[in-house]
Amino acid sequence: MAGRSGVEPDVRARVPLSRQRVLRAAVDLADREGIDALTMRRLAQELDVEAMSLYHHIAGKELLLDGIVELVLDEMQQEMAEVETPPAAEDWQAALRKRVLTARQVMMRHKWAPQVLETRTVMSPSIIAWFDAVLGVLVEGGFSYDLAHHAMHALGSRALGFTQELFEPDGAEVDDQNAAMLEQMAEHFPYIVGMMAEVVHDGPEDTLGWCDDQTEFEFGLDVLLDGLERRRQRTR
Amino acid sequence: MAGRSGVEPDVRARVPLSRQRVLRAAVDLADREGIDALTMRRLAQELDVEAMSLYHHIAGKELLLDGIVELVLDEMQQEMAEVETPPAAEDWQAALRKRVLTARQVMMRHKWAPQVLETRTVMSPSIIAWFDAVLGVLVEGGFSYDLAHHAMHALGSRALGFTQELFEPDGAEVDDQNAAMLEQMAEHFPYIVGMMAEVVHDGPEDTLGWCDDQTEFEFGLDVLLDGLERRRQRTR
DNA sequence: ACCTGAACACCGTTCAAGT
DNA sequence: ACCTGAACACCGTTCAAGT
Repeated sequence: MAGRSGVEPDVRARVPLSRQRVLRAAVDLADREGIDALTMRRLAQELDVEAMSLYHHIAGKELLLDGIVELVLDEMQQEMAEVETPPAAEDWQAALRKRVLTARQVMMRHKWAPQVLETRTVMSPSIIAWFDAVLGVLVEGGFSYDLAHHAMHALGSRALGFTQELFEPDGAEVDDQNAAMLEQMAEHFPYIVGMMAEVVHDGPEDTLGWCDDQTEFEFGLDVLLDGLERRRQRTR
Repeated sequence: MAGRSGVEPDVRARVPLSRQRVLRAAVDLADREGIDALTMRRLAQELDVEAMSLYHHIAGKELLLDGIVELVLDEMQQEMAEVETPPAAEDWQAALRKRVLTARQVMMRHKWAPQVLETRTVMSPSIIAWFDAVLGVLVEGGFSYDLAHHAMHALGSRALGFTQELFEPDGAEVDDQNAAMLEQMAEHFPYIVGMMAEVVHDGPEDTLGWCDDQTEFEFGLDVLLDGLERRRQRTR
């Protein structure tokens, strides 16, 4: 009894380090405190270990980033395995839509992932596997390899469930203070001001985050899917 | 004569620092040696000055990055001013296509710009101006503000002339060495291997960079533009 | 085989001091 | 007003030493 509670911190410290344990801790840390908090030193601290110990399991920071991206992609694949999807040969648009929106769900749990993914230079097996699956949907859905190739490029990062969120709402509230500024803006930016005036007011609390990311993501995805379907039919 | 050549380094050093001069030097440095080379210390060195002197003209690293992005956007606007474009009311697709491809041309001169742009949190006047112009094309082209708003989201980073280049070719040559590996891959990634086999062989030297970025960018752009036009007509 | 401490060569930034 | 040198609190990583 005395021993039980007294040594608990030591017990935790005793769990041997491993590549898997380091990577899981890194993902957790990035999820909780953002990607900037993920430094070798901080991560070591999280694992009750010295920074240099990490290098026995992961060769460096870049390899660490490769590793956590791989973990996220594996999570996406696992999610796909647990979910009902229509066969691609029957309805490729529905199949791909489901796959992409599943990817997006996972990305939402790891907001840092897109940013890190962009900086990767090598293609891990996990990312190849994901692209292969997307490509599979297209090909089984009746795309030639040539058109499917173009389609992959057109989808771009959307195939992985994200796009550049340019001007993040980020608390861009349209309150009285910058309502005055807005009026000043109208002269130089008539269209943006016009749009804000017309689009914003559907529900008072929607004013803050007047762009619903999920809706907009799906809109863009559907424009692409529809456009690709038209091109597929044209080449038959 | 003796004075002329002897003091030239001093003359250069004498040019007073200014926000503009610092920003131009920063863009030059990033263009030449990549964004990682752009550190406060390195930039100061480039200007024959101590790192701390920069802080009298630019308040910090983040402000520096804001500044160089602004310079790139101004370059885009200037390029647009010098170029012939069809009036949006006549052919909005051609007008927007021209604008986006002009943006892309500028981005190609500053490869680091997309990466830096993504990390900006505040919206500078320059970026607002660009978005306002894009929005203007849509509205003058017959879009309702509501549909134009969705369209902006669908375009995403493409409105600024770039997209995530996922798996950069990066010298991914299909030589004999990884041709063997490819065969091994076929089992796990049948579609990608199938696509490579079928799409790659249009010209021997195209094998290296078998994705023509410009062509693919325009393909994706056109799928979006066509899809958006269809939705515009549907809501008339 | 695994972990550590000290050290190295970098960062961005603060602050007091120079002109 | 503008520039500087020293210093601070961080990085990632190397290396020799411990167990």
